[in-house]
Amino acid sequence: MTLRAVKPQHETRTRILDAAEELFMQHGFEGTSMRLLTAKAGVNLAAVNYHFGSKHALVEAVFRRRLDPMNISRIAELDKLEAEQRSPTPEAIIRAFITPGLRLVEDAKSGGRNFTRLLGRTYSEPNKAVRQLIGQMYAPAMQRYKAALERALPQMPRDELVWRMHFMFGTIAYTLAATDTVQLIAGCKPEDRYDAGLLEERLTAFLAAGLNAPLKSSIKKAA
Amino acid sequence: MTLRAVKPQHETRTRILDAAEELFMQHGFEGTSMRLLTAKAGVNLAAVNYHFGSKHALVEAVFRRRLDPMNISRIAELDKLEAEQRSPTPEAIIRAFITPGLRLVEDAKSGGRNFTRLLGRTYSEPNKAVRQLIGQMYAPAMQRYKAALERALPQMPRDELVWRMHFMFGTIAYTLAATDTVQLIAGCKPEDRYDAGLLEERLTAFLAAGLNAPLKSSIKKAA
DNA sequence: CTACCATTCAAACGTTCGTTTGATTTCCTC
DNA sequence: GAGGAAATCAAACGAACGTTTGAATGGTAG
Repeated sequence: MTLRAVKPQHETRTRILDAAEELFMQHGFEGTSMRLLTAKAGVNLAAVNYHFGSKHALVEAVFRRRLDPMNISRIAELDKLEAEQRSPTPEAIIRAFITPGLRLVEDAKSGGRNFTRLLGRTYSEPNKAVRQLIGQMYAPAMQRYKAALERALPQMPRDELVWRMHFMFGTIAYTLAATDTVQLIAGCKPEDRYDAGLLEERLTAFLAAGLNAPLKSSIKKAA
Repeated sequence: MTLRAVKPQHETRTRILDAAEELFMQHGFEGTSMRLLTAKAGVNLAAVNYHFGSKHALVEAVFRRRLDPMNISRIAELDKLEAEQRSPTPEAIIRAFITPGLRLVEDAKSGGRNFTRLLGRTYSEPNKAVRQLIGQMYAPAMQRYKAALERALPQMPRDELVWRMHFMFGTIAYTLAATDTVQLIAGCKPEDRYDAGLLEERLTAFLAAGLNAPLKSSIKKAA
């Protein structure tokens, strides 16, 4: 075998995935046509169906490429944390959950930033099949973190914890997804200072305080 | 003029708006066709273009019908609060913001529940025109609440407050929108106990704690 | 060189989309 | 009851959609 320029084994696949990530983020799934997508990727119109089978299968592949490693990281972070100390604090658990997500934001050159915004938007995706798909990918990490938080907050009623985790995921999802609202409130351009480290501190502080909020008597009564 | 059965002045308009509210929530804007929509509303295919002009104008009308009164209520609640006491607490301000939103959730018979879920999903709507539309409708209330929170939390750096408000809106939006995630975490069916009063307590406690979270030194330094 | 498999390509497939048309019906006014 | 605007209707419009096809192209192994 002679030396030759290194051609990635599936360059066309990668180009399609990258273009899909960006266009899905900008225009949504239904709003992105195969013609626009393949044109942006610089591949033939038929390439998507050849390499992925269908548009829906492409959507799945876009998520799987980023989400599977991220959720594996989340579980690994929690494993590490629980190996280091018997009773990690809620704040440490939150940080373990957030870090792999924000790592994508920092990873700008690989287009991870596009994906985090796409992901945040997909938590409230209208298409039920897409939502179920995401749910399946998240389920294992979700259960692990729920169990960890139950151990860290033994005094909290289960109902209340479920809701507070719900609030927590909402905050994270929205933070990753929305840029417009911050501009709306502040007139600032959040892109200028999208420092993942600083954002992690801000998010962790906010969420840890929320998770540890004092229980109101009316909530205790209902629990 | 003789007595006759009371026929609403714009029954067709209302039927279209109600059907659109539900179908947009279920399938998104692009995923809802005019044929499906008009069939559900029991009106002719051409009725939407006759009464509203276009599909996009219908989307705008769907939001305006609920959003304008809600944001007026939000400003009114804040006016009332500030009239009652010179320095309302952050918690009271949050409650004033949340209440008009949750009132829609309770207002089940008028389809408000559909709308809250639609609204939550639209915060991260891919279509830029829709997002700008929502932003314009929200802007006045947003500015009022930002000013109120700045007065209530004078010691907080502006940057930090902007982000915490951002987190807050994310939590609210996601709470109204998502039902799947709670099921995913808990295996519970949140619909069974969607008590707006209880939810208001839970949300307020969580958000007030988050807004009042202690400032980390790293954040102070960056501010 | 030849045969072969994977990939790319231009073209067309049938379907569905949002919108428009022009006739018809409904309902109120005079 | 006649006139006329408002509303509804069936039908069709051109455009864009996701997907399929069958031929052309590329590189690799025998």
